[in-house]
Amino acid sequence: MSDVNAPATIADVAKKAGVSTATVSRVINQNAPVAAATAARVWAAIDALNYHPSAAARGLASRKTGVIGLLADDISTPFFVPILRGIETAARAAGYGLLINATPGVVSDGPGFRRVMGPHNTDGMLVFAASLDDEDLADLHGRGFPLVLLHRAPPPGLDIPYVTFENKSGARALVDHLIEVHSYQRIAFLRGPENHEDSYWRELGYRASLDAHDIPFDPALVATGGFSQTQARDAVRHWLNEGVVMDAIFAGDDEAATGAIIAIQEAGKRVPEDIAVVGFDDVHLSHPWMPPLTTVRAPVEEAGREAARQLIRLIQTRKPEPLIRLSTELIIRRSCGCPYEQR
Amino acid sequence: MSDVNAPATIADVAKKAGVSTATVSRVINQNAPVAAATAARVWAAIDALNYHPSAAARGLASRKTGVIGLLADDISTPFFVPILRGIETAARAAGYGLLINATPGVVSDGPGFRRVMGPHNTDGMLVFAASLDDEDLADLHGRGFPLVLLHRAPPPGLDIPYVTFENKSGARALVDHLIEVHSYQRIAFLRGPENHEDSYWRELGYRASLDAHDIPFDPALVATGGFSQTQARDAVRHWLNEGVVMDAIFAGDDEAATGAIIAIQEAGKRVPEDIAVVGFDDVHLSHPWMPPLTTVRAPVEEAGREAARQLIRLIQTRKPEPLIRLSTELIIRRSCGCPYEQR
DNA sequence: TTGAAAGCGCTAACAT
DNA sequence: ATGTTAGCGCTTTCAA
Repeated sequence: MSDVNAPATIADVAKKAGVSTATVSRVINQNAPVAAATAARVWAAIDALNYHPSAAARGLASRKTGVIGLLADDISTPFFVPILRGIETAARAAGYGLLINATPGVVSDGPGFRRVMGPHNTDGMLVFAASLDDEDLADLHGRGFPLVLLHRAPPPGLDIPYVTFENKSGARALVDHLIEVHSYQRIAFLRGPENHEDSYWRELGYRASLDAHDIPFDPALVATGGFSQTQARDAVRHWLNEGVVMDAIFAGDDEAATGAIIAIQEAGKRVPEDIAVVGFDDVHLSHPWMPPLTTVRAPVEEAGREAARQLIRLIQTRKPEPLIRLSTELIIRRSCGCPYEQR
Repeated sequence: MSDVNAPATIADVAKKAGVSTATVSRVINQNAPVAAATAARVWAAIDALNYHPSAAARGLASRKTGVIGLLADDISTPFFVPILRGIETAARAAGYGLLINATPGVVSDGPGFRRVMGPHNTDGMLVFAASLDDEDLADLHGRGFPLVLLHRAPPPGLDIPYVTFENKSGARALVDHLIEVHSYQRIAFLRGPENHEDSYWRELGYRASLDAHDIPFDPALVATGGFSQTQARDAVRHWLNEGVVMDAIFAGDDEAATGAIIAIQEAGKRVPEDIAVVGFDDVHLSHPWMPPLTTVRAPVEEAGREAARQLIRLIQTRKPEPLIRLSTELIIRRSCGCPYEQR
């Protein structure tokens, strides 16, 4: 008698049910016809032995891991959390495991040969923003490894599917509101990080709105906020010190909006009475010292869900949608100057 | 010539380096003496072929997955996010992958035999709060599967290691402050979920403080807030409707505190002027309509880190620490009635 | 210090 | 509808 404590194997189940291991495999995977009576005996044996197939053995034999990977740089930002939840939900619904890694880059550790995540332990990967550089991306994609990008466009020439928001129309609606409802004329813009997909399209929306209302574009009213509270704060401080005059600031995202508000308040001015501030994403940033933020709601959780679904479809069918663009919605609160009832 | 696109295997590396696969394995795992010159040739071959060992094959042969699992019920609460970050950091630092699953329960899916996570695909699991019932916990632990509990004590009789906070002394300090600094006498308490470890000890701290100050314990001033905004809101509404008089509410946790504040404000009263409210955890909940919250800081990220470390130690040595209790710190802001400067 | 070879537990041809 | 069997790519004795 062998090790009593070792977990049951498929051979144990086969023996107990009086069938071959192949039949047990068929029952489990439901990928070939099995007589109902046989299947019932197999299930009974599985139950009796409390059998759970070894993921390693399955993976080795089938060349599939049943796991998708998620690469991100910071897993705990207000923006990322709902995405993660969306991804987890979709992965679980499809029966996939989710392996997460917050290292920037599919990084070598030690001797430089062991990727923390990649084709050797996942069936495909979700890559968030800049967590993987173009070279690695190209390498992996070139080998036919399924990849879906989130919050980032693929490098030129690579047709890697990605999920994004309707940034341009969202920004356009937001700036339209500032101009049409509040009659602001001097509207500043804090752009996001360089080469950032979202950032690029939001700026286009901003400029389109200006154009449509015959307000000339003024380069002095554009600076880099980097989707970062501190960077945005510094940029606005600088404007204020320089005596730049403005009615409103479109901060690029909600994080940057909080930074802008801090700088304005430091200068002894009020939001929105002296300068209005609006954000983008609606990630529910709020602080006692800031007015409820007018922003654009991006369906962040849905983005995570869609990305995971796309990846799984890509893994299973090798036929991705080229691009998923999720719609956005204007959320009017008080920081633009509108009245707003709390809660 | 075989499939050119298939990833390199250990045999390819062995051939290229002119050694046996056993030697390559030794080089990779550094678990047996290998001549320096041989090792160098092997590394060169690994590099040249861009070789990455198959996780499945390794797992099958070594009976180790190199992965730890995390079971939680909701991954996106303000309380959970820092924990997740701590876990991820520690896992990565130790070279382990992190598989996450937010299903309540190591749940059967479909035919009832396939655990989403367990001994078949992880080396051990972190179990958060009530994400796994006592029976499954006992079963897994009984089979010798490494488990560490977070934010929950083990069922009676099972010596499963767990990580927790100094809840009692934290609550004691908080209530002491309410009594000694603000001279409140009628201090209500919203306890957490039934049978919840943290909840139990926080109540003990509350009662200890009352005792120490010769304030009689009044059962009418205790209700269940369930660590939930809505539950706490309803409980406080009920008190207020009944005309229960109180100086302050210790809400059990920060979520419940926000619910308490909502109910108080709805009743046309002010926090802290009419009724003070304090929380626990310091998860940075804040809203424009609530004063900065006086609370107790629990080192949440550290808890995640420690739990993951413990689990890995348990996996590797089979010798866990029985219990990790992390210290807490009183955070005075404005909701208790103290003056507080913002930002 | 190195090599040969026997598994690890499963899947997937191929038979029947 | 079911069984036989050859791998999948590693690790790990056991020999040399």
